Formats: sequence, C-alpha cells, structure tokens
Amino acid sequence: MAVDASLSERKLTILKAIIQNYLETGEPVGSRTLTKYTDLNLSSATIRNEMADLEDLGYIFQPHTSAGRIPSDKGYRLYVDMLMEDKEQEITERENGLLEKTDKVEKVLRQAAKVLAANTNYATMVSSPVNNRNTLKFIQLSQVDAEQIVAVIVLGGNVIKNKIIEVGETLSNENLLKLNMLLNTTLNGMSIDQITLGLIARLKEQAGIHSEVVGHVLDAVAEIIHVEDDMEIYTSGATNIFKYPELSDKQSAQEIISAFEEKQQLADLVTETLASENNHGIQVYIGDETPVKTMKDCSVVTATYELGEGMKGTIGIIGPKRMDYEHVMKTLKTLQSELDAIYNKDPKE
Amino acid sequence: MAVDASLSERKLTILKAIIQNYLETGEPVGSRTLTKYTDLNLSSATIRNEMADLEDLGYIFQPHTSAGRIPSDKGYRLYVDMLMEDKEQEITERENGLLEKTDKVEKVLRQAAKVLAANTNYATMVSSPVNNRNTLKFIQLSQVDAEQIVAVIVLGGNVIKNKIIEVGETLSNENLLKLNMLLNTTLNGMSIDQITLGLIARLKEQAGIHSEVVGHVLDAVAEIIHVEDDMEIYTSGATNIFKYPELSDKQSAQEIISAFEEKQQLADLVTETLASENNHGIQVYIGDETPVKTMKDCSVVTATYELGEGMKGTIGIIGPKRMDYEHVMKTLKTLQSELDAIYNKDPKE
DNA sequence: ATTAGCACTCATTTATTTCGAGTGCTAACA
DNA sequence: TGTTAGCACTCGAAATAAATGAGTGCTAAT
Repeated sequence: MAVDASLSERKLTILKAIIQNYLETGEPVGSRTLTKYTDLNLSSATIRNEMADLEDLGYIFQPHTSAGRIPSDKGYRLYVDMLMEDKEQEITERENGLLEKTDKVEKVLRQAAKVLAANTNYATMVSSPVNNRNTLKFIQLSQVDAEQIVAVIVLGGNVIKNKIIEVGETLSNENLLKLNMLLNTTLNGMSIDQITLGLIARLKEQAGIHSEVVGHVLDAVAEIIHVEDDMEIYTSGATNIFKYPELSDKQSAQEIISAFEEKQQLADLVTETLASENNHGIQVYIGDETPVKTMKDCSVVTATYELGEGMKGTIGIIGPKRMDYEHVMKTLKTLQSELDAIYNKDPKE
Repeated sequence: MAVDASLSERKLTILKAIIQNYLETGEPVGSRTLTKYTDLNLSSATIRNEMADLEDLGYIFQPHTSAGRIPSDKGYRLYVDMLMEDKEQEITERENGLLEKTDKVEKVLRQAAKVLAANTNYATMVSSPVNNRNTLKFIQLSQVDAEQIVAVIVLGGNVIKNKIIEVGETLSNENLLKLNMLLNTTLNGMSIDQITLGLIARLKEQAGIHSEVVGHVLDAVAEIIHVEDDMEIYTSGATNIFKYPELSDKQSAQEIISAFEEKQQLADLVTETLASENNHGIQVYIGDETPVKTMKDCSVVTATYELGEGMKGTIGIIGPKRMDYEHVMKTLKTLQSELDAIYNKDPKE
C-alpha cells in the first residue's frame, strides 16, 4: 500500500499538519494556523494554494465557504496508511500489565473492554472468542433428578457449557456410566466438523435403548457450537461518544448507543473482522468503510486476539473519525498481545 | 395510605386532570385547557383559583411565571397512591403470552427486558434471580485432563454453575467416584447456610488425602453463592430516554445511559428493592425517592418476581416522571405473574 | 361562590445586525 | 516560475431586538 506518489513532499507535510491539528482541536484548520508549523516557512498565501490543490485531490474539504479545511475520509485513509507503514517496523516495547489474570475468561474480557475505554476515551467492545472449529474435550452426563440429566460439555480452551436434558425414563447409574464412557471414547478430541451423520448413527446404535438421550446430547452439542448464538460481546464507555459533538446529536447518539445495547450490529462487525484476510493485524475502518451502517460517521479500529487453539476474538474501539489513531492502534496492540499471552503461556481456565 | 383528606373533591378532580393531561402532552397545563374537561363545568377563572390553592399545597407548580402548571413529585405521589388503591381490588385479567418459554433462564430474562421495553417505551431492566438461601441439588466432579477437574454444581431452581479446579495429583476414577458420592450424600438438599464449619471439617476428614480437593470444591460453592458477584442484569431500551426531552440533554442522558451500561447502580437498585418490605408488590419511586441518585429526575417502577424456591429477582422500568404509571404498573404485573408462573408450574430448566 | 375582563409576564420564535476567521484572486516581486 | 502581500468577499456564529401568544393574578360585577 504505497503512499500516493502524486503528492509532493510539501503537500504531504501540509496534509499531515492539517490532520494532526484537526485531531487535536476538532476545529477546521486555516492557512494562518499552518503558517506556524516551524518546519515549513511559507506564507499563508502559498499554503492556501497548496490547500486548494489538496482539496481538488479530495484529501480535505471545507465544511462551508470561508472556513478552514477538514480532512476527508480519503485524507484520513492516507494518514492512517502512513501511520501503519511507520509502525510496521517499529518495535513496540510493551508496557504490559493492563490486565489482571483471573480464572474466568469472561472477567478478563470485561476488564479488557473497561481498560480500553479508560485508556482511549472512546467506546469499546470485546468479543468473546468464538469456539468454532474447536475440539470436544470432555462430556459428562449426570442425573440431577428423576427426569433431568445435565450434560456438561467441555470444549478445547476449557470453555464449559451445560444443558439440561429432559428424559422420560430414569437411567440407572450403571447405564449412565456406560453412556458417558461411550460418548467420551467416541467423541473426545474430535473437532466439531468431524462429527458426521454416519458417526451419529453409529453412536445411537451403540447406545441401544438410550439412543434418544444420545440424540439429545448431540443436539446440545450442536446448539452449543452454533456460533452466532454464543458470541458474547462486552462493551464499555459507550457514553464516551458524548464527548464528541459530531456524534452526540440525538439522532447519532441514539443510533450508536442502541447498537451498543442491542449488540447485534457489533456481532456483525466482529464476524466481518474475523472473516477478513488481514487477521491478527489491526484493522481501521474510516467512515463509510465500516461494515456496519450505523457507524458510517465513526471510525472503527479493531484487532484480533487468539486465546489458543484457534479461538479468536475481536477487540475494537469506536469513536469519531477524528480519532487519535496512533494512540488507539498502539493501545490496541498492547492489549491484543496481552490477551494473546495471558492464556497461552499459562493457561488457567 | 389514605388520600389526603384536606383536598376537596373538586380539587382532586382538577389535580387528576392536570396530571393526566400532562402525562399525555408533556406540556404545562393551563386553566383554559382544563375548562374542556366535560365533568366539571367551570370557567377558567375558577379553575385558576383552585390551581393557585393546589400550588400552595405543593401538588403542582409553574415552571415559570405565566406558564401552565406541572405536577410536583408530591402531586405524582398522590396520583400514584390513588392508582394503587384503585388497582388493589381490581381483578387483573391477564392477557398472558408475552414470554416464550425456553430452557435457559437467561434467555427468558433477556426477552422479558426486551418485551417490557417494547411495551412501554421506557428503559427496562431485569435482574437474574439471586440464589441466596438456596439449596444444593447436585454436585459432580469430573476429571477433564491430568491437572484439571471441573466441578459442576446444580442449585435449586436448576441453576447450573461450574468451576475449573486445578489439582496437583491425578485422581483415579475410583477416587473421583468416591468423592462424588461423599459430596452428594453429604451436601445434597442442603441449604447454603446449613453448611457449617463443622460440617466442612467432617467432610475433609472423610475425604482423607483428597481433602484439598474438597476444600477447593467448597470454595467454589462459596464463590458461586456469593450474591453480588453473581447478579446478572439484563437491560433493554436504554435509548428510549431520548424520547423524553426532559431526560435527553447530554448531561442526563449520559448519566442514565452510563448507569445502564455499568450496571452497578442498577444492582444497587435491585438490592434495595428486594430488601424492602413491600415485596411481591409493585414499587414506585418518584424523583428523589429513588435509591439511586442518578435517577433523581426519573421515576422508577419495580416489581419482584420469584422463580420458585425463594429465588427472587426484580423487573423494573425507568422513565421520566411523567410516566404512564397505570400502563406501566399493569404491564409489570402481567410480566411478573408470567415469570412467577413460567418455571413454577412447569419447571423446565 | 363564580365569572368576565384586563393588564402583565415571560418563554419562544423570527428577523436584523455585527463580527471575524478564512478564502480566492490579482498583482507585484525575487 | 514560485512566492507573497493585499484586498474584496463569503458565511457561520453570536448578539440584539422585536413580535407573538399562552397563561397568569387580580378586580369588579353577577
């Protein structure tokens, strides 16, 4: 992604200056202001000419005649791409320690969202890792009372799920033991998509009169695997958007905050992010680039983390287009690597 | 809670009219408007006199000179108390069917919040039942891999919890079986506060060399029981507050929505509600009456439901003081009784 | 006890003015 | 040819003023 060669060095400097200034102040930037940038000793008039060019090229625009310039989406894009290239080779020395390790994944993720929001002043989200293409580690059926069995299913990564199964009959302890054995010997270590119809039929056959229970268990497995259903999304700092006037008129605020409350759209965003090529990198969506229409006036920056065994999740922040991309990307990277590390090196739950 | 006797019949009628009109329109109500109330044939002048009296008594006030009147908190209070008395004897014929039964409590509660929000246009919350003073129904330890045991704990009401326990040693199947037996025979059916120190000591003794594991399990039980930690709160329609101008200035909106995102304050509210005498009734907090300072400009209406075996939770709605109390209370009652019924009559999970 | 009538108040709306930051363009200059 | 000083012009934002009208309190008559 080479920087557009059609821009002279000077134009680039000016564009950068405009963007940086705008990020800081939130006000349109005028030629006069740019004059004061030490490294370019030019009169405002000259700068005006250059700005006119930049506007023609689509990198900046005026919110109205006789106002300073504001970066366009295209301008931001260029800026972010430059940032990315710079960062590429830079060694990110990590000041770790943002997260406390605890034994519940859920808590860590909740905390991650919170920390991220506190560090950036934007709205943040963290998706729980999707246990797709994952392996079954362990199954245990237990009789709870006369008509109920609880199936506990442990997936790779120690994700534990359970489901109550109603049974007409009461199973003897012995039979239950047998079923457990059958299920575990057959299924343990299997990845989800290895469980074929044939296998299921064979299992049921072996279960004999208890094939019905086996059916229920497999249904439970299927249900538990079902991704959409399962993805939890933790959010924090949604109200940070009130800090940015361009997002806090009733209309926008309501839309964005609704998205954070309902979470469906965030889930879509996560799905999209995970699906994209550029995994394990940082992704930046500016304005219309975002997959979620509600956020067309925002920028969205996401990163993918991996909790071992291919369980990927997304952390992301949503804020105004005039966002401190540099800081955000850095923070996101730090958190990402912390999450990557936290359970991979020293798995606990 | 008798109606203040110092109010003449006519004043009451007028007060009611003012409140009802204000609930509908959200505009201060003037004497002229009240004229049109068929049942009282009075000139605006007379009504003005009565209104002046009502204002002296503190039931209504003017947002500014030369505006109509608005009910004060005291006015609302009186109105709501009257409503309560009316409703007391009224047979609430329930148009059930708001909720679909599913096997996950969580889903039902989520849905409840959503339905409530959709039905009222206010912000809503539903707290998961607190499994305090509850009974242990079943415990199952299973070896997941060399160093990990998963403890599955089923509480009364079929709340299932689990916790991974790290063990240094590998337990033989046989020993595990013994431990399970020991735990279940000793603990099943016990209410939480029957598990005393003495009992714990005895258990550990019987467990012999595995007393450590028993210790972990009991820790897990304790942790799981811990109320605060556990109360989930589902919310919906927080952005409904944008529909009410009096709550949607940046300041208020931010505060209220933050409360809905952080949930801590809602948890406090729930605790308060559950602690209050008037359980299983409907509680109405108007303005300053609310236990949560963030909502001092709102009204909060809550109801307690019970998912069998003493597991109580709260459903509530938060909206502007000018709230359709009648509708809200009715909807809340319906939902409350549905929740009461849904798992009590025909327990599923 | 009720009401018609009137003067008065004050938030809200609309119109008018002022102000100034910033531009584009032209003409002069190195 | 690139740079710059200078100037007329634009237009949003803020300030000011005027018009509107819903609603009141009070008085005097019924």
